[in-house]
Amino acid sequence: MSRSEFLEKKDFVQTLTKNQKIVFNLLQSSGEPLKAYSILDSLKNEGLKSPLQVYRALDKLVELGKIHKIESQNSFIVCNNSNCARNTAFTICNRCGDVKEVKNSKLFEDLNALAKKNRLSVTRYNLEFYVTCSSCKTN
Amino acid sequence: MSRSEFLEKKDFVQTLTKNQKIVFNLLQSSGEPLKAYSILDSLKNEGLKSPLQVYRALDKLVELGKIHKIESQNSFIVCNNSNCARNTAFTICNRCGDVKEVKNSKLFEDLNALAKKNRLSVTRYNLEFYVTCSSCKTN
DNA sequence: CTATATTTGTTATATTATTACATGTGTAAT
DNA sequence: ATTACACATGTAATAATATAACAAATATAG
Repeated sequence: MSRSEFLEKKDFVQTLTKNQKIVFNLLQSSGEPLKAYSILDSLKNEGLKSPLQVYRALDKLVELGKIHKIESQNSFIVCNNSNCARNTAFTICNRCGDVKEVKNSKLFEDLNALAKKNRLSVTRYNLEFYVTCSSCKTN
Repeated sequence: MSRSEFLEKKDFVQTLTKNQKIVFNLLQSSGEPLKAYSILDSLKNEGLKSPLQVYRALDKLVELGKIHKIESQNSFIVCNNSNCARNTAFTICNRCGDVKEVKNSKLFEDLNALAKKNRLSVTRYNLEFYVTCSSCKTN
């Protein structure tokens, strides 16, 4: 069984490679969206020297569903939603840029229903709500 | 009354500026998403010489809701949905890249309801469905 | 052990977008 | 008409984001 075959099995525990782990750990400890070149800067000490090393790790982590890309910000954030299947919904604050992953599973059910109702052969979707976050609303 | 005051009135007919018109016309006649630098290339003859001229026009057209940005593609497409209020929903084909704006107004109602139910102070949202388009499905 | 798949390293380059500053143009109020 | 202001345009330089191409190292299957 090749590694790629192995990875396609449902019940594996993903073994991240060295660079993937380094990048994932940073994103996880940060908890907020980070940009590729800021990740690169932060990881100069860990041996990451070129953008490509970061982008490769990011690509794979996205593919595995362990992180998500915030498309409108070109930033990346750890998945906070164990069973999202790479379907994503975020709130993004217009004022402070704060990003939160929406976890409400009913929302996902509803979105799946919407897709079905519209007869879309959907493999994945991404929903970005631009909001004024509660913290910015009170200030 | 200043131009900006004028533009804020509800019942105006927006007068696009020269560059805005040129860019909008290209997008409209194309009907599909175009990228900024491809727009620039196409419009060298019309006198557009620098990226900034294109980006400025694109920014304003987005602001006016006359075009939308496909965030995951860095491309721009004319709005095909008279009353979207800058809320957008697209299908994007994984295989051929074809983009269509979803017009189903029930979907928008549902999304607004979802936002409300989740108590989100939403100013705008963008939904991207990654699909296999019907044409690619049959081939 | 060896063939193959995968990951990593490195340089260069492509693509996307903005900053900064100068100039032009339309409109309103004087 | 003249001035003042807002807005639009022009231009050069540069920043920010992302990928191509190729070589070397490492892990895994048979």
